[in-house]
Amino acid sequence: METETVGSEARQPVMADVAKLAGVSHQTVSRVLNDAPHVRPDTRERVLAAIRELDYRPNSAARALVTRRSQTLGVVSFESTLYGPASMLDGIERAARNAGYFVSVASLRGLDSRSLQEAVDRLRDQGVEGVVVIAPQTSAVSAVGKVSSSVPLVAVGSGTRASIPMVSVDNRSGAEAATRHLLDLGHRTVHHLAGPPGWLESQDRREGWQRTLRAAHAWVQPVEIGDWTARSGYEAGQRIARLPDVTAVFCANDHMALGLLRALHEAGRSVPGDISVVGFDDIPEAAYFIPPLTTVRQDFGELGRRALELLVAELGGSASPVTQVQIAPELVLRRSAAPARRG
Amino acid sequence: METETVGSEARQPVMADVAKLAGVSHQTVSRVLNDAPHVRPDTRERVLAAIRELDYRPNSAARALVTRRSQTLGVVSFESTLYGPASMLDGIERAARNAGYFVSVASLRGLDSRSLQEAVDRLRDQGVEGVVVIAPQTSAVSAVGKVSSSVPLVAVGSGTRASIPMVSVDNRSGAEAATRHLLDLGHRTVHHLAGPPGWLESQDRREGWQRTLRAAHAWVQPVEIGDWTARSGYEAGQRIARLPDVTAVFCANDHMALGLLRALHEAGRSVPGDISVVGFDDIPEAAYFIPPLTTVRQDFGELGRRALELLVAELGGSASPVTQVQIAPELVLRRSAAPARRG
DNA sequence: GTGGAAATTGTTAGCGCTAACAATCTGGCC
DNA sequence: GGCCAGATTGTTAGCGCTAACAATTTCCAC
Repeated sequence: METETVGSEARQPVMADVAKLAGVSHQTVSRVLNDAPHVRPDTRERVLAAIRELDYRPNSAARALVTRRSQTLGVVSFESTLYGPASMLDGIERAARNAGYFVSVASLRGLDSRSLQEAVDRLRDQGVEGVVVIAPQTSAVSAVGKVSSSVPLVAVGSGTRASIPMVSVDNRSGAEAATRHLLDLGHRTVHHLAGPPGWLESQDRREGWQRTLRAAHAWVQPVEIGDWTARSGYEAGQRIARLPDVTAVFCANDHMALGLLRALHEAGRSVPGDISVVGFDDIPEAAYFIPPLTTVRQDFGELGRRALELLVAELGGSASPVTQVQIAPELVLRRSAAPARRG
Repeated sequence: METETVGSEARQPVMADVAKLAGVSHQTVSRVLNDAPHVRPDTRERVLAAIRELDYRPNSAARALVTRRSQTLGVVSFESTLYGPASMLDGIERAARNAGYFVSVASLRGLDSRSLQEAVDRLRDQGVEGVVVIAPQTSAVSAVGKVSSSVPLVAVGSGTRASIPMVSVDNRSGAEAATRHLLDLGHRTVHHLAGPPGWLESQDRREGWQRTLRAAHAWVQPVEIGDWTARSGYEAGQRIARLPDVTAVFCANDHMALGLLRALHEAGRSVPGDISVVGFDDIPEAAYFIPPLTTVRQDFGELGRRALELLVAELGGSASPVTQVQIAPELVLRRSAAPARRG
């Protein structure tokens, strides 16, 4: 046991300790650790045994100092308590580990570009080799473009049209699928409960909805606007319930749809009997709303994974200057959307 | 601008570059950076100017190497896409930043103690100074006790009775409040939809429920068991709906309550008319369930914050060997629980 | 057996920073 | 003016590791 811990208190063993115990030079220890060639099997064994005996662990700071690589990636996130961002973070972390990286997080204080710069700087100060920004707001995205990037940046979950590599769900086609589904069910037109202005998701989903209505020569109703929360969905729902001829609503996310469902319920409008509702996201609870919510599924974990792959590829040098990855979402049919009643 | 970047490509400036530009020694630069005393104001100004001009940023690896402090804390999380864990992580990150630390995350692969050890080791390898474990499972907690801890560990969100410092919600008293509320409303007894075995939360909430019933001399019904998901709540709800004399159910979390509500709805049992329901957690959506859910609120962000404070205190040397912090949850009254009908 | 290439190991020099100590400068006092 | 304490600055030595090169050994073909 206490081979080395002689007089005073035990100090963390360093490479030299391992070398001495194994009877080799510290460089040989380093070779074993880094799987360098030209180490005789029995030497390797001896070194490994010494490592085990001392419970030696390499000092990452020393290694980072000399290799100039921290093996760490940064993630900037905002509203990371929401299901989407949390899932992306999770996906990123798993992918990073598989790629041999650690991940460090920095949450945004606010949505201005100063906060973003601050968060990115924090991560840079820590020595991260690259950064993934989970920031779906247009403001954030434009800020990302401005950020001083001595390290590669990748954005995830936002819409398109950024100046940096980005992985996102194809919000437009998702919204189109939702809207078309409702039209196909015989609804004359579809109302829209949009997300807050300034978010790419809001814009893209709204555009997809609008485009589909236009293509079908359906009437484009004025949109209601929420802020992604169930509360705002509820309030919008109260307004919508007062409109006489609404038969179908496409909500920009599931949380707002939840609030909407309750407002309609309270107003005595049955779903899907009187009004069909479709959401967006497919959060795990959506299948247990009353009624179960037809919605557009996006795989947040996959998004995170893909973003990380993109970043790692960029670090590896195989960098196309700007890469946009779009992931197609999928319409999930449940019971909240049904054929329109025969007028 | 390019004071130094002569021939080839620009290299990250180091302390010596700043020193040369400011006409001082690198040590003086270091003093300015670390707010050491005995630096003449004008010297400081000159150094600061040089730093700005070169956009110099200290190399954290070099600093960590010599100070033996990485300024980084680790967080181990499991199921970090759930609202609770995600909120705790968020709270931890914010508190860490305020305390001057970076945070690095490692998610658990599985729930066995090997995974936990693996995650903690990963963080240690990265040089973290301390670790917060978000792991509410008993298995994880017992594993935490076994983990080789060359760095301080703190657990958060779990129940009590661990061998390491821990911050948690007082699940028992929360469950007691919920159960007593239902009894006070005139229900003869309260059924319980418990969380999965092996989680401290499950056990503690169940105990709180049981104890309250006993104290009130109410009949203790056999529990239903779920796995925290809405799906399991739905399934349990179908079973409960078939029991003739159920008038009140206390669910171990809100997601299961959501599933339960739907099952009851489909079975034609009105809530709270026929059956009162109380949840646990107060997720943001709970207020928009049908009907709005009476539940026990726990402040996850606060939990994370407190855990981090505990860890930082320990790092600062003010360590009581084992510290248990309990945070009292709060009963939030909404419409899903109502007075029992007069028999 | 012997030369030489390949395999194996060791030695030396930093990476960029802070701690410890040495050197110099400043001001106030007699 | 000279002297000393304190303020201010500089010099030196690593932190623990890897890269580059040097030294030594091994293994074969001849």
